[in-house]
Amino acid sequence: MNSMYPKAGRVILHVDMNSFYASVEMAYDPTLKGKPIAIAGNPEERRGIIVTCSYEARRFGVKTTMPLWEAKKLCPQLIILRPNFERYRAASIGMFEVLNHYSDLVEPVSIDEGYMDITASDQFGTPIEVASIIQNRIKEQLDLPCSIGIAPNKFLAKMASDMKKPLGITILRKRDVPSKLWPLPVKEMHGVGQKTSEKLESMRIYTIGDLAKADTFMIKSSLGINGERLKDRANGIDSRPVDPEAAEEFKSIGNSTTLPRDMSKQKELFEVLNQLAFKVSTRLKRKKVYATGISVMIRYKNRHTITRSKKIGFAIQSVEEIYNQAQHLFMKHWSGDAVRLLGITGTDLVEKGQAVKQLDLFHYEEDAKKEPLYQTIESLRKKYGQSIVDQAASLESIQKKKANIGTSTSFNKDFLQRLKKEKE
DNA sequence: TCTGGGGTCCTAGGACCC
DNA sequence: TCTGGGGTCCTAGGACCC
Repeated sequence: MNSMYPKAGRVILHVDMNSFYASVEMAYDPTLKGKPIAIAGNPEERRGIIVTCSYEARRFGVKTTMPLWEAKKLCPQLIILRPNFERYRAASIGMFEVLNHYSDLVEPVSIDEGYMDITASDQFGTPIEVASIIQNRIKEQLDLPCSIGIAPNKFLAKMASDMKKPLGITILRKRDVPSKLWPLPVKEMHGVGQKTSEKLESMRIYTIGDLAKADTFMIKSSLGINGERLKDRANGIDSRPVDPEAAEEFKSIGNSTTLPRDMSKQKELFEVLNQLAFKVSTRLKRKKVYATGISVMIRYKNRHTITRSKKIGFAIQSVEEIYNQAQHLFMKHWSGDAVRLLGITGTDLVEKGQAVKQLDLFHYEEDAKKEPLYQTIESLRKKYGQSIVDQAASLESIQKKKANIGTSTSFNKDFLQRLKKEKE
């Protein structure tokens, strides 16, 4: 590639594993190959659903999210397996190792799919050659099938990888958009679900092409900013970069469970909350993060679901802390009706270093409350509200200001103004 | 005896501040 | 004694995806 002539556009791959969990099970036990198999959560419980199934099972009409009993009715010989997440994680790591060999710009989207920017990977061949090498290596080394989309941006690459399954490679150039993309039903667009497609259909927009040509004002007034984005995508426009760090930080960590039976006894529900708190706490610890917010989900017998959340103001991680916060929220909002599902999510996660600062800042230990800094912050909070405390939310900055001013409790308005200015 | 569990992002309204 | 507009934070919930 002559550097005098920069490339006109990017080359993006979307690599999508085909019926991933089922394929991993088949790679693990080849006697399953060619048979209708399905992975189901809690197969022995009546509320199990199909998580993934093999192409052989799909021929019987078995589909993802279908209740287990329905799948069995459609396909009595269906082989049902429990999920083995360690296997799937191992296979996923193997797959991303292959991808990382061909570009530094690999963005994992989920356990079984990722984007790659291979604009600068031409030493490995043309884009289609690179895709083909990757597909073959994943097949040979891991015995797993994948489909790959090649396009100038993420959206088109994603749509392309969906077009040929299993083991497909599809190129979707900008100039192919009218012939290959526009005829598809608008519901097939990534980002358009049930509700959005209903709204679009009420505006007589049925295909991706209809959306591409629709009136921007009409779309925007009905769907907001998301509508504009969707219209752009329908026209093949998407400038999002491939960001290798995008998936690295979790924004929340939660666990939920559909109870084996509906429950309305407080004691039993507390027991479930405690188990959930344990799971969330374990995962927070494993990721070395703390939650500064907590959210509780309650689904009642009639499936009506509420989530209630709050900011805590300090960072928590232990089972006891999570449980206490969750139990408090639960009791504040539980109607007393029979409960079908309970969930706890830790939100607004912070890293260990940050968390320590927060602990210091908000004085998690009781005796620290006597310290001048704490009293300073409390008086700020009382006088000026939480937001001013947030704006000064770094121990160093507060201490620096303290040193400058020389006294701990007499923050005045000028100081607050300066704090705000520096923040900007 | 219908419909799981893990997430992300966006919106909208109220509180509060300037 | 009447009134605005911008901005942020917080909470609840909706929509979507795998």
